[in-house]
Amino acid sequence: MAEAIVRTRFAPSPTGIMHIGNLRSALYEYLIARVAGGHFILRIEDTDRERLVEGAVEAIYKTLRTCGIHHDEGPDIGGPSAPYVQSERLPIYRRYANDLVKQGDAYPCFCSIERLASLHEEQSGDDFIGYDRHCREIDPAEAAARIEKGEQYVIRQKMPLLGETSFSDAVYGTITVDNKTLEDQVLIKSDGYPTYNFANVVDDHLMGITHVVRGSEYLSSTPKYNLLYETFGWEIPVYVHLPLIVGEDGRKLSKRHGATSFDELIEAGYLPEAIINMIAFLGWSPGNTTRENFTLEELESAFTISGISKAPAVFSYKKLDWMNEQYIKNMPEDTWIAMVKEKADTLFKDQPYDAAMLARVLKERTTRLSDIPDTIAFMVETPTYARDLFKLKRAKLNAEKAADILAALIPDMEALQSWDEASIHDLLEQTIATQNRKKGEIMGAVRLALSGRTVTPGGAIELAVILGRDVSLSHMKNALDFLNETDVTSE
RNA sequence: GGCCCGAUGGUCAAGCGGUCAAGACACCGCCCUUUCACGGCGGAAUCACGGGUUCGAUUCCCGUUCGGGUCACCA
Repeated sequence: MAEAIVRTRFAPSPTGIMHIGNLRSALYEYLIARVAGGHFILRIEDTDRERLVEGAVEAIYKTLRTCGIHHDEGPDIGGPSAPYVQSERLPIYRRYANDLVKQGDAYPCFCSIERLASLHEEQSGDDFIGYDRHCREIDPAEAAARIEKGEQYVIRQKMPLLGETSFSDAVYGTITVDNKTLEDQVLIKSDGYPTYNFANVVDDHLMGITHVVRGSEYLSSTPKYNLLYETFGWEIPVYVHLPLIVGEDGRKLSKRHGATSFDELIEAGYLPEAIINMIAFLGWSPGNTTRENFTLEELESAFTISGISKAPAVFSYKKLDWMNEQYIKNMPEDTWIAMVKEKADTLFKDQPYDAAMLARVLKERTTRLSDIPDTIAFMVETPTYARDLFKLKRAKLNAEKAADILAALIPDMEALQSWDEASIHDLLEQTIATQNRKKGEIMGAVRLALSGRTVTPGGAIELAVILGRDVSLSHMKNALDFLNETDVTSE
């Protein structure tokens, strides 16, 4: 028999933000399908009506789209297993639940929330075995009558009391548990909606999901799902449980660790490509190479289930920084210039500037997009100076020399035919030769005059080009005035 | 607490009975250099512990410890 085509699904609940862990699940699910030439399905699990968040589904679409994780079937594009929204599939779950009740593998439970709550209190920690199966042996006829009368009820799965259940996971291997540790979990809630525990199994089967990929927090409830597959007589999928993503302190990644959602990461100035690359390597490695920079497209052929590790992975923002820098450095010129302009335009306003040169100097020095405004803020300010600013030890520059250099240089620069990199470069090199100066002296004096800063993105020539002739000359004159006005002899 | 899972430098990790235990991030030096970066070179740093199995264990088995997950009419 030929291998069935691989089908995976991303099944988020629309409860708000796209957490990094969710995104990684989506990514792995997508990759496992793509690598095998299979299909990736998007399914919305909105069975918890109290946690629904307005606009959450749109946010999910948007995130997947900007990451390049495209689904083959889903609520927005349809497909052979439609509908792909669980709230639109209620009759289906009901039918299967009823089947289970009929075969004696599930039963209606009339216990009140209050009773269940007191149950939990009594079983103070020690040997809590969950629901006490109070309604398990109610006579079916009686149960039917009570339902008929309109009594509230849920449907619970009847777990085997003896024996053990084991299943095989592609990452964690064979896992076996005693059936007596399994609770008679709720399949259908009293509001008629299915629980995740039931809906995921029914849908995964009906939608032909071959690889169930999800976080390892589902590992301990998987035996119960497995039992469901068995009682239905359905083929058991390949389980692929993913190690957790944790914060620096080893605990489940949460708010206090920093940005934890895709949106927050974007907001913080990271590129979608870098984020994807980063999370791809959180809990997975290619094994046969030491390469770490993979685009989504490359991952689509390189990804392997066997490369997934079992141990939880700490999310490192430092590594993300580095990853982001890599993507910025490798970005096509035009794309990068556009991104820089987006940040710079609002800052420069009417002041002209050379965006191409600005982008060039920023390319090797930008970690996060959001850092750009701060690093270039000085470019739209009129520099203020201090004599000490012009003291450069290595270049043997001091305020006095700087004054001489600027005084000699300004007329030449004013006379410059064309204000471009090559011309300015040539002029400065000439000056170095003519005045018999060190390169660092000339370059330093100019750079300091132009910026008023000891640290600048780009050197003298780049700054001059970015700022343009008028602003550059104006700053240099200001600097010269300052140097002349302050007391030289006191030095 | 019961059950389940995990454990290689600070972090991500390769390894899958015999290695001087890869690589990357971060860190520390040095070099390059018109500043800062970038880049290059080098450095420090790891098999949690105790028993087995074996000629030989990071690797296989069992404990211990530590960490995590899970015990809902949430997913």
